[in-house]
Amino acid sequence: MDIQLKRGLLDVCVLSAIKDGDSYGYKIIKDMKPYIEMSESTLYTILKRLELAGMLTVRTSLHGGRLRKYYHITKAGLGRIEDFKDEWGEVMSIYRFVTRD
Amino acid sequence: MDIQLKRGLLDVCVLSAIKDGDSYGYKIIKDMKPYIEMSESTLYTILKRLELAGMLTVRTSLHGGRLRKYYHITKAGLGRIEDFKDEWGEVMSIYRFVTRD
DNA sequence: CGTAATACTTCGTGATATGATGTATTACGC
DNA sequence: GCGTAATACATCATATCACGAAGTATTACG
Repeated sequence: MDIQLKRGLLDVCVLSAIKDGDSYGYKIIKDMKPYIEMSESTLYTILKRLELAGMLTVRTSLHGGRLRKYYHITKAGLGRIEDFKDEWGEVMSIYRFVTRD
Repeated sequence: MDIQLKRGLLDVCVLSAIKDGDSYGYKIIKDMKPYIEMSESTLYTILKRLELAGMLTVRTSLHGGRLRKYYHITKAGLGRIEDFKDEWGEVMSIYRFVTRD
């Protein structure tokens, strides 16, 4: 899909992917694949950004000899999803403007 | 509204603002204001980009001593709006993923 | 033992929205 | 007639961001 359209969705998608339970990078990509695709470099950039913004916390743990970073959503992260919901009316109004006859 | 969310909408908004008749910069901003706001520098950047992409053509005319550039949508521009429509199903699917309970 | 899958990192690049600033003319209130 | 707002367009520097490329390591599997 259009890259510019993705920009507004990626952050909340990632937050949404961890909202029902902690997850890690590789799994997040797989879980989101049916809805939206993103490269690893993109995901890890976003995770870092969301962490800096206080929307998630990180916990590193060893899993079968491999390092794994588990991401946990914060109140601010959940709030970000709510803000997104609240803004959707505006988006739909724009959609109707663009696709009017 | 969120700046990243805007990014995917601005181009098609501008195209949509001229699809029912040629218009010019200042008027486009006013027409779009109820739906989405943008600065002049943003609009003129977008108009230039859309012209380069062949989605609109420009005609300069003098109007009351002031220069005006009228923008006219092309077939490619109309096609861009159609593509946007076609992509919307995907966007809604992402929206449902993000806002699921 | 080689190849794929898992897992995370870093870097450079290109796209792009925006504020600041500038230039000019017209319209309007006082 | 004079100042201020509105009209109209242009340019530049800046910050944000998605992505491909390339790298490092380990596990799983045929």
